[in-house]
Amino acid sequence: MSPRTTNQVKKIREERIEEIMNSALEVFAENGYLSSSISKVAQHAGISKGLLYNYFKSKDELVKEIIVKGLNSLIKDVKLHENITISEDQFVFFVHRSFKSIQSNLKFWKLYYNLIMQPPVLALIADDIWQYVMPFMNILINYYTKKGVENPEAEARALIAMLDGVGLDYISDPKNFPINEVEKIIIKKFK
Amino acid sequence: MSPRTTNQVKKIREERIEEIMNSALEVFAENGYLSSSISKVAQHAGISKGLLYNYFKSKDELVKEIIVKGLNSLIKDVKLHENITISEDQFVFFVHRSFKSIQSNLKFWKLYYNLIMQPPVLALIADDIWQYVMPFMNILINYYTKKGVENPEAEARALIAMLDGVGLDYISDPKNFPINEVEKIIIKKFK
DNA sequence: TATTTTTGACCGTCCGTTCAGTCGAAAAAA
DNA sequence: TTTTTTCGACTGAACGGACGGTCAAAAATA
Repeated sequence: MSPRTTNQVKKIREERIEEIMNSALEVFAENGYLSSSISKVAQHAGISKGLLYNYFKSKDELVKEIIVKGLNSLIKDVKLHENITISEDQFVFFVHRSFKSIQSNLKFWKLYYNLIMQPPVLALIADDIWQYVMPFMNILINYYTKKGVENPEAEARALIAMLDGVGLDYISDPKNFPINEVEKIIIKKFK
Repeated sequence: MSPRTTNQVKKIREERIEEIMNSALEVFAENGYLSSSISKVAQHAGISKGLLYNYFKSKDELVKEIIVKGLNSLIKDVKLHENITISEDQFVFFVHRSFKSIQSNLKFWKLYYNLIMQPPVLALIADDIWQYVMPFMNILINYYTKKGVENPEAEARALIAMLDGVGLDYISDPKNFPINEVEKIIIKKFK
């Protein structure tokens, strides 16, 4: 038998993994992924570099797990995963939740935009992101088709670009960006 | 006296600087600034690393000059530098020119977005960017004020976010992004 | 020849990753 | 109860490689 029960070991591992991922998100978001060293992450988590590699097999895998976790939690938040057609109320709710997510997960989004703008790093997560964006696109195209707009696909791409732009500008200067007013304007223009 | 006339020297220097900046833009845009080595840039320009340092005193200075040059040429393109109040036609022209710029200076914009998403690098160029964006903001706020919209500042920020988002999405996938259709939609919604 | 351009080996630094070994908590043996 | 054993969490020095930047010397040019 093992000195520690498997349950004890499991608990320790889960807690450490959580700690490391939180620290990594903080460090990566603040300094950018490429400019953050593993030493800094380990230091922030209060552990040694070696231990970090006991839980994550590389820096790339670590950041990938952070992104996947964040995207999954976003999907839960906006609650669009089951429907394919949505009402105008649901559309407004979706946009609203997206705005809320940007505000309450600021660090995650800083990291997200940092990663997608770095070609070699983007390759790590591009597939995950597309798998996540595609269903949204389809729901939006469906929504605009039913509304009878001239070019539903372009309208959907425009909205997603709009949300991307808001994210970009908000994370660059959260204090001064009038995010609530901008939300109203967008809902008025795009619903 | 010098073995070359001062004019010859000047011409050579200007040509080399041009070559280096073009090569650097290409390499930086493709791989991202931090992931691009000076050796790669020199190789692409067909010169040695040492010679590059004869013309630019550091990697940071090189990228900074590329950005300043690009921003200046954009200002010329959209022709908004002299007016403070603009007509609806001028507004449409401004948006149109912005879209054209994204398409014809794809590499520049890839580099631009790559840089602003990297905190330590952004610090190099943040001031230049703000000096450039501020006049635009004021012109837009002025435009929307005259139009009598509810919240001119938020409207202006929304439009700029919209343009940022289009830039972001377009550079990520230029082949498939329906940029002309999106332009029409934006002009309709924001003019 | 006189001068400038150009080269590329070299330097110091940093960083991701590894690994031989330590330590402590709990199970097993006494 | 006390001692011994076991196993996995944990450490940090060390490694290999890459990169920004330098400089002495070579090549090129008027």
